Amino acid sequence: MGRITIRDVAQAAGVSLGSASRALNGGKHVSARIARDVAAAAKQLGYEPDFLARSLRTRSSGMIGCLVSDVANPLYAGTVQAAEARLRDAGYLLVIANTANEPARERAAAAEFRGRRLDGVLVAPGSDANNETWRGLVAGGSPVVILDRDAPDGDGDDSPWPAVLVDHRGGAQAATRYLIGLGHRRIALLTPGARMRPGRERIAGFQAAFTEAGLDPAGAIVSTQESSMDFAHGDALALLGGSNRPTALIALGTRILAGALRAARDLNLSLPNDLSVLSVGDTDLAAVHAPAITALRWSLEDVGRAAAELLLQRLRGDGAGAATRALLPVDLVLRESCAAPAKT
Amino acid sequence: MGRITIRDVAQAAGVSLGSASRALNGGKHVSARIARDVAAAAKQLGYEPDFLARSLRTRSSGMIGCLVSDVANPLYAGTVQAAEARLRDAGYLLVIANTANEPARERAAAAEFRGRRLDGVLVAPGSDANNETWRGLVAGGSPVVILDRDAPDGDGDDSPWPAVLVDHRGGAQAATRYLIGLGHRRIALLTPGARMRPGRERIAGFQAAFTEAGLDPAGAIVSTQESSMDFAHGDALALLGGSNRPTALIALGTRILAGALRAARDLNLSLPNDLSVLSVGDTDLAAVHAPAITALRWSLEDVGRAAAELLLQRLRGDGAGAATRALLPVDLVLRESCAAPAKT
DNA sequence: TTGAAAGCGCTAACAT
DNA sequence: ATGTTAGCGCTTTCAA
Repeated sequence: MGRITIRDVAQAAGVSLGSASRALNGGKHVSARIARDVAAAAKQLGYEPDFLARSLRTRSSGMIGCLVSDVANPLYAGTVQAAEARLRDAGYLLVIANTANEPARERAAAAEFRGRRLDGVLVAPGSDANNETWRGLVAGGSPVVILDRDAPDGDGDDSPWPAVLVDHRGGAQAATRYLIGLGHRRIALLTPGARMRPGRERIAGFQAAFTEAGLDPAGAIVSTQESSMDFAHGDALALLGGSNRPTALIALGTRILAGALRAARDLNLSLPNDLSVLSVGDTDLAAVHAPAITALRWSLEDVGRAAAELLLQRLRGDGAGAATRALLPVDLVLRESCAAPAKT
Repeated sequence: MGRITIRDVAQAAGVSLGSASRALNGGKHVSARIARDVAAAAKQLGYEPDFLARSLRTRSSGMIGCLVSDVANPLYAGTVQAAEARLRDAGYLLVIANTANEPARERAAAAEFRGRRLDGVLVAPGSDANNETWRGLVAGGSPVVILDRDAPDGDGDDSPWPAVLVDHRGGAQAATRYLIGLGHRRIALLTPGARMRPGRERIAGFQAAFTEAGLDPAGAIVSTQESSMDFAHGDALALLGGSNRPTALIALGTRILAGALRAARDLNLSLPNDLSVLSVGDTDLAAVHAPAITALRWSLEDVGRAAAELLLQRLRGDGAGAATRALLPVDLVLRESCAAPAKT
């Protein structure tokens, strides 16, 4: 028993192959009688179109690729999910490729995507500098939308590629202003390396807040690190254990925050009196910690949705006039973990 | 400028289409000269095979579907990631479909998968009872591996379908034993509904521990709920605010744990003296909380890896003799959040 | 409006 | 070992 093809349907309905195809696709040139007969036959036989064959013919696979470094990262997962939902509604399937930040995997995935004729790609390269991944993707000819990264050839704010960006700079600046307003003069920013846009932008916003307040930039301590919890813990211990320790900390809300909080606890620093802590990203950990951690929040879902929308726009071909990029806002959620520094 | 086909390569190498195909696929019946020439021509032209066309011919898409209710759930994400890694190594692409527990979406995804000729499926249906999703998947004829769910027609432990199961029952039983050993007689289990295997198994293990200890089963309080943090919070407040409140809590380590911890804090219950808390799932939150939360831990990655392995086995056709299901262990990680109940 | 036929790019069966 | 040919199931000209 083989699969039921459109041929079988045509035969059962007593019409030609072409007519069956047109009828099934709601084409304009079919008589009511044929449309009815074909639909009936299809239903009766339980016909299901073969997308592979269709794709081969139409040169469109109906699939979108998603190239991301770490799907399991809670700061990405929501984005992927939202994008998938929107794309599925539009009839596309989402193919994911986790790259673990390895350029070789990125290249391989890009080639794979091309070979599979994916119609479009959502991508967050592990490093902005990785031109090759980029070119590989673009070489496919299908539209590419960037997730919160700068394109290799984009000079900061003028890349020609559609992208959904999060205003990490504005967020970091607002957070830093807030802490400065509270009276802090030595603040540390704990963030993963500056290789990628989010980190870079945060550092820029962080430093800008010091500059605009006319403060000694030496008080703006940038500690870049990998996002491993243990490393963050050791690093935070060293930072907080020193004699001239910062009075406030801004930490990425994943494992880095976890490590920092552990370090504070190890050193018997009580929040917010001995130390103010602010989380970048509003995670469960930040919300439920005692005291609850003041956090920078942005919508992961909006990133995914906006990216899907941008891509669909291109796919439909009306991307010419429309906006090519979106900048999503970051809000400061005030909670209990920040206060004026203790007088010394 | 069109895409370079295998035809072009054959022509450039001065051989026939068939020879080029054989050479490219490392077939056994090609002379060294042809193999070399074809490889050279392919490289020189930058030939990339078209998977779509190949799939149409071979009736194998080289893609695996992953049907899951919520990719953004940290308790799933790691599994998906690990599965993707293993499958990619084997040359497959992972297609994800997020179903948000909606049966309609599950059905739609199953149909879509069939139409796209996916070679296999990894699935964690939103509800075990949903036969239809199940049949739809199986109807495709391609192998299906279940992720920590009971198949609709499986009677608990005897389903014929390959599956990767986590020993939630054993874990819950061990955790409950531990708390009972500490002296607790009133313990609450906070878990999402019993619609799905993990919840059901935990409840079974929880109650079994009471039974084997010869304790009054009335002390085993099962509170099933959705995993929304706010609901869990309200529920936990009611539970802990009552006169005859439990002295220990076992909570699923996602938002439910977060809600419970907030509730404990709201009620000024200090851990572990006033209340012992045990997390099901070893999340960042559990590890970094003060005091650190004793937790049940299992490897998400192992689930994904094992599932991928099981599927690949079937795909290779040697699934006949091999094990059809895996039961992964759950460990109890002792930390600081549990102690003997206060004397009253 | 409808049917016949071409062909998407590839692999595999069949000749040679 | 190599070339030739026939499709995979579909959409889309091109005639009629």
